[in-house]
Amino acid sequence: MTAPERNRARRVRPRPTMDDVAAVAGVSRGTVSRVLNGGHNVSGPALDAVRRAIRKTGYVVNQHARSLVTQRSDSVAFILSEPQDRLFEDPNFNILLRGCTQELAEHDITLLLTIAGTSEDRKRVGRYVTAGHVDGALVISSHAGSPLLDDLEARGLPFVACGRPLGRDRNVSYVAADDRGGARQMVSYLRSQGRQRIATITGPLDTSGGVDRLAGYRDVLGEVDPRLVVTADYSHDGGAEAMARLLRQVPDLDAVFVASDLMAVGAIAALHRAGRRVPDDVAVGGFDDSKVASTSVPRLTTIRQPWPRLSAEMVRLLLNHLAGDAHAAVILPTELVVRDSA
Amino acid sequence: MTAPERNRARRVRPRPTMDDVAAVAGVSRGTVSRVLNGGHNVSGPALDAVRRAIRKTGYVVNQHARSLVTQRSDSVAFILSEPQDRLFEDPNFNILLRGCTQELAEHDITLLLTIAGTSEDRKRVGRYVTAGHVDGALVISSHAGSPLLDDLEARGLPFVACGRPLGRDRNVSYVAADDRGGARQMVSYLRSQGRQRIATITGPLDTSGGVDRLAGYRDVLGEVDPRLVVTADYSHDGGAEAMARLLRQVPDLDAVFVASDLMAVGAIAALHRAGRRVPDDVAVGGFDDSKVASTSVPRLTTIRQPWPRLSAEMVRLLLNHLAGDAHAAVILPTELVVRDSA
DNA sequence: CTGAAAGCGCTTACAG
DNA sequence: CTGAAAGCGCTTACAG
Repeated sequence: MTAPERNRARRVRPRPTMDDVAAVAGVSRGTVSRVLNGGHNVSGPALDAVRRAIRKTGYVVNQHARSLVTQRSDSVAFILSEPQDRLFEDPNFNILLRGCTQELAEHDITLLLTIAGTSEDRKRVGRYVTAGHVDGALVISSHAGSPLLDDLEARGLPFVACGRPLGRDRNVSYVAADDRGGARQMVSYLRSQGRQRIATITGPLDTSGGVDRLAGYRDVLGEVDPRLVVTADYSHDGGAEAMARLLRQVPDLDAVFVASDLMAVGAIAALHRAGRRVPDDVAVGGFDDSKVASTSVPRLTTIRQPWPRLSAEMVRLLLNHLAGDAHAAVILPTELVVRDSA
Repeated sequence: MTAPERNRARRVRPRPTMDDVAAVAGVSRGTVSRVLNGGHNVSGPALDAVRRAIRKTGYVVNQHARSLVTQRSDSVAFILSEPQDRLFEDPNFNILLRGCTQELAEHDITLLLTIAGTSEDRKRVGRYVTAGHVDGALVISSHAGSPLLDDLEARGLPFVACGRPLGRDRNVSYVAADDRGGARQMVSYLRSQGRQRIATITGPLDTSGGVDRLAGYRDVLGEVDPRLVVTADYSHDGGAEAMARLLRQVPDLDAVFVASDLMAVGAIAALHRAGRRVPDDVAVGGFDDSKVASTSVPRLTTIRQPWPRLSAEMVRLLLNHLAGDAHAAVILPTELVVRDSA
């Protein structure tokens, strides 16, 4: 099927090209191109004529042709290398995504969201991003040992990770909140409130949020009774189950530092079911300051992650990367937000 | 900055081209291309040599160059023309997105998720999809009068909408569940259970889910006391507020048909706060059969939307469209799922 | 300020 | 089965 035939088949009117615009404007193709790319070195009358011709013909640049010569696509992939459910359960991704989109739009760069939950997805996405579709990538992948990062590195595609990529933080650009410092803030606060027996529900230990927040907990409390430490999966139900286990293992606990707000809400539900009052009997401290933190009952005392700054820094780092800069890491400070749960 | 300079700046090793592969394999560029595109009309030895050369050089096709000649991009946009929050609150999008991705992957087509919540976003996305980046679009936009659909139509970009596009269902392809029939099923069921005073919480009346489900309610009950009908915004809190209003307006209601599960859960919360038992005092029927329907307390009696079939049909319609077929609409049947809330 | 021309990396009739 | 060649729609030195 030839291109004209296909156009007919699809009932697509043939798109005007730069030559069409040039003909209408009575100038050469080069002049049209110059107008399109900033209008430098173009006389006033020529500029007007070309602009009019563009409007008249309804011309839109063919991005493929442009990219072929510029070797750029002016778009960036936002790769979510997590099971898809996670995306929809976690409001933090939402904020991050929105921030990155806006930040990039200001540089006229389009953000493409690609979801790579399964390993098959990851292969497909790996092929896609290295086929020249995008200039770089923002990668959200908290789990260690993701082969996707290897792929991107092997292909030489510039990218920035969100969160410290475990085991490769020396040769990969990333932006992260100060997980360890934030955990220290929270646990110190709990202790300053007179809590004696402080447990913790950690995130998965193959994520930086899991290990770093646990490290902060230990910075304050030292080596604790191992029954005080339980690991969960960042989900609401996971937090509830972990809390139930803690109550069995350490019935006399009077505080718990939970490594995410979503898990903290689950933990509170489990405490209620067990007849414990929050914060009277057990103080609960979360992490993230996500939306649920202020709508839950009681409202969560938590550690605020600097979401707007995180996305802004990710984009800044990526743009620098595209311009040739070397790897860099940015750690942003967190903030203690005291509400009702502790 | 020239391409080689840029490569140096970005520390990107120059990508091998088809000519590199051809040289290594000792064949012409045309033969390499034939291997890449199915391997027809290529001798066994040539096939082997080319495949080896591809592996050795690490060649990946330059999609821009290919698209320039084929006039196809082999990718499709999934446009979410809703406020972004909605996406993350509504698990149905999740299922739809996953279904479409998988369905398209089987045809070697990449799905790009683009979010167009604000009108500025919509302009940007409109430009993007009509610049040749994608061959077509799947559009999720429940609200009437979205200028995005106009844009796509004006540009002649093939697309399929999810849900009946109000006011333009004659000239736009779409796939929808039988909203009206489903609502009839639920309301008939409530009545068959002996309920006398059945209220409804509708979705926004500029969405097909809003008007069609209300129409189904009226099909069964006829013209009702207007105080029995309240409109909300598909959100949890919106459902709770609407329920509170219904209780004020019609204290003696004994059932309510809610146009989405998320709102139904909010309505149940409001009923609890008002001291009404579900379903003893008030029966609650939802719509969607989304995830919350089976985890809420009590579990929701609801209308199941055929999510997997919805995505499959959307993709099928779009592929047909790309092949030149005319507009088409597909309405899929729903199913009553009886649980505990009614 | 402007145009003619080369070239980006592919696919695809065409001739053999 | 294979190669040489045209052409997809742009950008960008280059010469004027």
